[in-house]
Amino acid sequence: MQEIHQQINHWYQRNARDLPWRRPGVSGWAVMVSEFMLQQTPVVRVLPVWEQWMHRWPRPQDLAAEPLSEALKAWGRLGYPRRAMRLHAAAIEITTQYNGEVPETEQQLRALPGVGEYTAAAIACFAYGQRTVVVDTNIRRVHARLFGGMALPEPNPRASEFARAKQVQPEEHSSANLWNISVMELGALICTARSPKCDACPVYEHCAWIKAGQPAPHYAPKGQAWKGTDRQVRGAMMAILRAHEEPVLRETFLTDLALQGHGDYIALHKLDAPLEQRERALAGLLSDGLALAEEAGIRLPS
DNA sequence: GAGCCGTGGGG
DNA sequence: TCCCCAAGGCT
Repeated sequence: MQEIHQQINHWYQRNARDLPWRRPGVSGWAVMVSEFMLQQTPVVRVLPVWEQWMHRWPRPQDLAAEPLSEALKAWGRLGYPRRAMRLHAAAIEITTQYNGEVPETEQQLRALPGVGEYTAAAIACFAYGQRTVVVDTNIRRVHARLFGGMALPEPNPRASEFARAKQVQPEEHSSANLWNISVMELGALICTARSPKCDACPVYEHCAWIKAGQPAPHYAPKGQAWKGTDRQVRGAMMAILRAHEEPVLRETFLTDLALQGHGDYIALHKLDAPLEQRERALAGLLSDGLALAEEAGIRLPS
């Protein structure tokens, strides 16, 4: 196991990407912002938004002083705008409860909105050098192959994966700390979900999946419906709202939505009917989707 | 615990 | 073209 530790950690030191949130001296806030943006969004799309975000709001209190609408608009097209809402709310908590300093313990981090098991462990490790057990989708996949002999991990994380992740960590503190980011990077660059670059893998000789003859995945991906769903229309709604500095008039909103090809949806759900006449399902859609804008002060006139 | 929450690029 | 996938979190 020590040989695997050394090979992967050494590989990282020679092949890691030069990402701005990894540079020496970056703040806990800088790391935290990157972790929020990287939740289900690829690095290349996060990079420019992160740069602008950190330039505009270099400290939690800078973001906390702004209305939510500014955070949502600055979030742009990263997707899952709820993350921007949670980051804004977290910035307020950090400002009021922690005097503007991103907390360092996993327990404190875990209590912040938008911070789950992974993000708490990642911030504590990457920003504060703590020895934590980081388990993300990359690490899960590397472990599943290297130690489990499987093509892919289970669709949903299991408790046994956290136990194994802790088990396979190096003993020594700094090595364990480096191990987290090294395995993650290996999964992102070499041990990828599709077409892994096994010929460039530093631990090819140790890989249980290779030894097993690279068996195929034992399950088929589910896939999420998109076309024709409320979710698709909600995305269109947010795009319209982001594009306006001021609250959007109902007529403008409906016209823009129709121009984006959702005229049938407007008719089907009576979006152009008075608020009181809307069906309960529509009210649910609006409260779910437009809550983002409502709370931000960019709203439809009632 | 399964399903939902946006968006765009690569295979 | 279509569909999988991306440093998850929340209910």
